[in-house]
Amino acid sequence: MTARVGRKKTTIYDVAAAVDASVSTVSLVLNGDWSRYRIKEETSERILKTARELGYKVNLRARGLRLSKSGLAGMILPHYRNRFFADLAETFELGVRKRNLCPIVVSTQRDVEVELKVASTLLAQRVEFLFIAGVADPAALNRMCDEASVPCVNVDLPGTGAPSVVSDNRAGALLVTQKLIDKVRATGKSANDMLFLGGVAGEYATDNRIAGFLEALRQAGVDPRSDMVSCCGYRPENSSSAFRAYVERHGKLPSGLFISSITTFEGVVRYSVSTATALDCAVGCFDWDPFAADLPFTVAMLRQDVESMMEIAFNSLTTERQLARDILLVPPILERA
Amino acid sequence: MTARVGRKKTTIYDVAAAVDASVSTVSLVLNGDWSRYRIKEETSERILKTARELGYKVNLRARGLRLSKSGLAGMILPHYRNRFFADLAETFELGVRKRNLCPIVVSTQRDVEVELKVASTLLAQRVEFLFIAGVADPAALNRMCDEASVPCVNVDLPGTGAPSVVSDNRAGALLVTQKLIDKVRATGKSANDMLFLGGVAGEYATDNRIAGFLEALRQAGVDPRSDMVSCCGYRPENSSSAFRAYVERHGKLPSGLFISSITTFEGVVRYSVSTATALDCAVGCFDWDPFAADLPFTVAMLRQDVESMMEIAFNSLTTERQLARDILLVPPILERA
DNA sequence: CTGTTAGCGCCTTCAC
DNA sequence: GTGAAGGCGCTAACAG
Repeated sequence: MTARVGRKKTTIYDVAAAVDASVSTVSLVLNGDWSRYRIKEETSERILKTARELGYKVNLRARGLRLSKSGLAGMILPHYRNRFFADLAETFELGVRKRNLCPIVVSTQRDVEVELKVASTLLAQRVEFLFIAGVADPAALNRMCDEASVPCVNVDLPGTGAPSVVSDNRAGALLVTQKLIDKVRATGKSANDMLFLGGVAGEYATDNRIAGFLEALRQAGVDPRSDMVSCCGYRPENSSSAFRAYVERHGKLPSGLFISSITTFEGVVRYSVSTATALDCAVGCFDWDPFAADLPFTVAMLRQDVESMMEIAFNSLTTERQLARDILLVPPILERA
Repeated sequence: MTARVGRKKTTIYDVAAAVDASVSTVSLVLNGDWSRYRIKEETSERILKTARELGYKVNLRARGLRLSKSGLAGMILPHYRNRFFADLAETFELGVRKRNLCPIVVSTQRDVEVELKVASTLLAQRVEFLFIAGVADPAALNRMCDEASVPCVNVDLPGTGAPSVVSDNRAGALLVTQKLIDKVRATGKSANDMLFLGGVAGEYATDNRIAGFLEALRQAGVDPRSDMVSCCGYRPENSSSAFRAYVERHGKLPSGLFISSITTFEGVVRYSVSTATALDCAVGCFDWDPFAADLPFTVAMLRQDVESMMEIAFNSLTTERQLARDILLVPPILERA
C-alpha cells in the first residue's frame, strides 16, 4: 500500500452508489441505530462491509455543520513547561474525551496578541466551550466568548467575565507557613527571621500568598516586618540574587523560607550550589515539581489540586453558573511536610 | 452585556439581508478581495460595518467544508510532563500557527487504545497533516494516515510507515561518554569503572545509546564489561535501587555515570539524598531539565534539538518525502560540560 | 423497510 | 458592480 496523498475521500454517496441504496439508509446504518429504523439486517451488513472496503471515514466537519455542533472543546494556557500547566492540559483532555469531544489545547506564551488571535480562531472553529488558564487578560477573552455565545471558564485566574476556578492561595500559604513556623521553633530558632521570596507584588496570586504568610506569622505572635517579604519576580536569576542580598544583609540564612514558585526555587538552589551554602533552614514552596521533591533537604510543597479544579470548571459550564460568574476557591494539597 | 449561551450565530445571510445585498457580495467583501471584484467601496464599507455590528464571525468549519480543507493540523504525543514533549508541543503549535492553521495537540499517555481512537478522531476532523511522537505503535497510525491520504511524520520514533525524525542517540551518547572519560581520567580515576544506567534493552533509543557508550569506551582503549550497563527502566524507584545495587556490589561509586533519562536521574538523586552519598563522580545525562541542571554537581546534559527536529519534520510533509520515508537523524545538543 | 429532499454556512463560477 | 445557483458531506424529517 502506497501513500495516496490528496486522493479524494470516499463519502456516504460513494457507499450508497456501491451498494445501490440511498444515502439516508447508509447514514442510518453507519450511525448505528439501524435497528431502530428497522433496516434489513442484510442491507445493513452489506453497507457496513462496503464502507469498510471503500475505506469510508465520517467527515466530522460536515456532520458538525449539519448538526450545528463542532464536537470540539478548547483550552488556552501559557505553556506546558511546568507540572501545573502540563497537568491542567492532560486533565482537560481527559475530561473532554470523556464527553466525546475532541480537545484543542493551545499555548500562547503569555502573549496578549497570540491569546486574542488563538481565541478567535477557536471560536471560529466553533468550539463548544473554552477553558482559559493563566492568560494576561481574561476579561477580553471572556467578552469574546460571550459575544460568540460560547460558555467559558477562567482557570487559576480570577475574573468577573466568567466563572473562575482558582487555588486558595491564602489558605495554602497560611498552612505552609504554619508548618514552617513549627519546624523553625522545633529546631530552637526564631520565627522572627522568616522570609517570603518570589512573585510580583500586586499580582492576585502573590498578594494572597503574602497575606496567608503574614497571617500565619501574626497568629504565631510574630510581628511582620517589611524585610520579611521579597517579591523578586519569577526568573531564577532574580531570586538567586535577591536571596544572596538577604543573606549578606542579615549575615545568615532566614530561619524559615517560603518560596512562591518553582522557578524562584530554582534560583535558591542555584545560589546554594554556587556558594556551597547548605540550605539548613525550614523551606516551603508554593508549587510542586518531581525533581525538586528529591532535593537534599525536606521541602513542604504545595501542589495545586488540578483534578478538583478541573472538575469544578467542567461543572461551571451550565447556563446558571455561566450567569453567576462566581469565583470558586480550591485549596491546594500539601505534598511533603 | 449578558451571556447569551446558545443564541444563534449571525451568518453572511444575516449580513446580506441587513445591508440588502447578496451573500456573494458579502462573502467577497469579508474575504478582503473586494477591490479585485470591483465592488463599490461604499457597499464594501457598509457590509464591513454591519458585519461588525451584528457580531459576525466566520464559521471556519463551513468554510472548510466548502473548500475541502480543514485548517487544522494534528499532533499526538504521550504527555507534556517533561521538557522534551512540552517543547515539542509548543514548537509544533508555533510552526502550525505560522502556516495559518490551527494546532490540535492531544496526549495519549502511551495507551495504544487511546492513540488509535485519538488518531481516528483527528483524521475524521480532517487534519491536514499529523505529527506522531513517542507513541507505542507508529506503524498502525502511519497506516491510518495513509488510508486517509493524510501526510504524517514520526517524531523521536523510527518507523518505516512514514518519514521519521529522530535524535541521533548513538552520536549523542558517544559524545557525552567521551566527555565523561576525559573527566574521569583528569581526576586520576579509571575509565574501567563506568556505568550506563537506565532505559530498556531492546528499545531503539536505549540500544543506540548503549552502542554509543560502548563505542566511546572502546575508542578510549577500555574493554567493555557486561556489568557496565544496567537497563533498569524509567521509574525513579528502579534506578534508585539499581544504582544502590551497583554501589554495594562494587563497594564504591562508578568513576563515570551515564544516565539515560531524566527519571532515571531522579532515582539517582533520590539515592544520593537518602544515603547521604555525595555523587562525586563524572555524571552525564541523555536528557535535560532546568531543575536538574541546577543540582549540586556538574552534569553533562544532552538536550534533544527540538527546533531542528520540528523544522525537518515540517519539511518532510511534501509528497516526495512522504514517499521516501527516510529516517532523519538529528544530533542532540550538549547542554553542560 | 427504504428513498427523497432540504438545509447546516460558506465560497466561487458564471451570468447579468 | 452585483446576484443566482450549485455544491462541500452529512443528517433528519417526511414520504412512500
